[in-house]
Amino acid sequence: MSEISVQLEGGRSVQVPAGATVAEAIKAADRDAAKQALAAKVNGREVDLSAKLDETAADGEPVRVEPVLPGTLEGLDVIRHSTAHLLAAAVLDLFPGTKLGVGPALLEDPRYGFFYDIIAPRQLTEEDLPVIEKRMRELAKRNLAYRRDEISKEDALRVFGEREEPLKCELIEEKAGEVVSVYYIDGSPFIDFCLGPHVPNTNRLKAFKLLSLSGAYWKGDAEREQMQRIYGTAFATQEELDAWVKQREEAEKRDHRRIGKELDLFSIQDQYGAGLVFWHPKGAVIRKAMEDYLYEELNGRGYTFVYTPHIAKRDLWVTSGHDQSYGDSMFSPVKLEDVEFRLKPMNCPFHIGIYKSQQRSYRDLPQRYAEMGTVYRAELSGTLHGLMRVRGFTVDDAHLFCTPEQVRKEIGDCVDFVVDVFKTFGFEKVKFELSVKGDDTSKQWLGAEEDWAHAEKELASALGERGVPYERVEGEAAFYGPKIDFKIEDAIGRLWQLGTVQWDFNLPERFGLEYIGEDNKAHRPVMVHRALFGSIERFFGILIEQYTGAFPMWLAPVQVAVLPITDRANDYVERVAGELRQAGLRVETNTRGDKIGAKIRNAQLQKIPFMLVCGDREMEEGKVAVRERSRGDIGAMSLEEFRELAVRLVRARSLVNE
RNA sequence: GCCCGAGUAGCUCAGGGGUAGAGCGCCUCCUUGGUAAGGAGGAGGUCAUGGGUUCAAAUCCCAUCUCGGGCUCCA
Repeated sequence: MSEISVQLEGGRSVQVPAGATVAEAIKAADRDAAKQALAAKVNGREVDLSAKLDETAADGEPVRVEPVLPGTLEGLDVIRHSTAHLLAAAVLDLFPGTKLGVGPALLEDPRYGFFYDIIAPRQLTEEDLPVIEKRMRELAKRNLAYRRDEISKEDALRVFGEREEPLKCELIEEKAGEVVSVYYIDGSPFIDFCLGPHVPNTNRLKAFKLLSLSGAYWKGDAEREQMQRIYGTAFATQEELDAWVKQREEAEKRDHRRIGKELDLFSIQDQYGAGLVFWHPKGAVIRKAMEDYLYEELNGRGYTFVYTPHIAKRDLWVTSGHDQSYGDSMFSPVKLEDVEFRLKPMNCPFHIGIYKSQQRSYRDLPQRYAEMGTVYRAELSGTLHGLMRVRGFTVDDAHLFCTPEQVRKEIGDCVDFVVDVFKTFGFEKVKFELSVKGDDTSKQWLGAEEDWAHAEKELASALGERGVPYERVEGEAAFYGPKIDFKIEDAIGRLWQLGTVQWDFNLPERFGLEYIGEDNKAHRPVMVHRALFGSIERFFGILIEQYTGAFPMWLAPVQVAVLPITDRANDYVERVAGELRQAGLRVETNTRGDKIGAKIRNAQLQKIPFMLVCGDREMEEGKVAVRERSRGDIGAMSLEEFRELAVRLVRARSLVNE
């Protein structure tokens, strides 16, 4: 029998007999790695440890073998994918007749490790999860082998047909070549259409946990079967799993809905309508600070401000195309004297109205209209989520009307603007996406093919010129043009879209926008939609989680709490507070009968940046004893000294209180 | 909208076919205390809404609304 020479990645080379398995080859070269290996890469291709080497041997060249180890991303992928199979095996065991959908590993979404979509004979409830998890542990302990087989497509269809797995058959029909890779777990009814690789045995799966149960449509299509999705996660070790669980519990404490209530920032009240936000005084003051900041920036960047109505005749929305392309997301029309009106889901047509109100010369361009424009969208009830997805929200909107020559610079300026704004708030992990038209016909894309291509190129170069890394996403564009989106993660890892820069070659066309050029002829302007926060509500939600409610000075609803130690200091405290308010600071006093410890605790829980403790000593010396919320007691200083510090922090929009 | 779960005091939650419970908060009084909870007393609830079963429903059943986790959709 001939021999194969094997080069272990980063290790020694060995000779193994042809037909030896990958596991045997690794064992011959490195016993330690053999014990740890979950799968392997042979000449760069991921395979099972049980794969035979001659299958992959190249002529003469040594075969490169690299074990896939726990602690690597590939290893985690194998573990999670294998655990998803174990989940399916346990479900089939407990609920015979269950139909299987898909069960991938998830590595990018920090919330979950894997899921499996199933249709069980009865609806599963969350009480079933511990039972399923227990069965998974039993199967894991029995050390069952994952076995891979290659069969013909015909046989595969027959096998899955006999097992009454219609969804799997559908997948095979669509995705399989002539040879189909299938996996079994020995001693279990489980069989799957899958490329692998998997761990060799179920006892390699030591640390997993089922997390939640939810609905999912087959292939994400609401017209197709409603399935149940079981989410879980898995790690190489129990310690990693425990750490993950703990971290998730911590993250949940940052939930903006919880903090919003604790700090009395906002509410959403069922009796007045789901998805409609009430900004309480302490939330409103933060919003005001955010808006003031924006207005300052907008002014500096050559924007002008406008105000427009919240509702308009339906005809306007027909002209803009919203009625046809976006009508499902709009509130139904309301009628007045036989004329139909619709609430605005976007501000653009109104800004166009201002543009169109007079003849424009090329000398007037670009026109940059900015508005905190409140819009209303008919979001499905199940999608609503705190401040992140609501039915009424305010967009820090702007529309730029410019000549084709100007658009490139305008878009570049928008990108710069966005980057600056995110920096001010201290965001570091911003994801940029270039969303372009897709092939699917479900969206009613408006505009000519070459316009789309041209616009995409301009947007891409605006990002490219600034060295901003971005991802190109097909099919995510608005119906009227491609766009750049800015996304940020919330506390528990959900990604939310904030700002956007959108190229629109559709609306200028539909509304017949014009400007008179140097040549004294009418030309069509280019229109750019752009928002930085996106929705002020959503941005606020993200901010709450970003700061865990501990807002920097310039945003904090109460910036300073002045606390008397005894009643004797009450007058002094009021005088101190008054002086600080004169300097423009937001100040609260607490003259109730509590001891100083309780007053401090109170202010601390409210996450007030500075506490000024005032007793006999401070009164005598005209000082305040300063306590900063994260550093604690930082000693006494004169009132003037503190006032200057506080004012400086606010003016600088400092993210830290130093 | 769809699947699963949940709705009890202002908040967080326990309870459960037959006087409605706790902690925090709130109010009153006592206490004037130097850097994360001083003490006592008190007020406060058609147990989400509407039907049904039952001698009796906050509790069991159905529907509706809302919330939570997802799916779809999206800022």
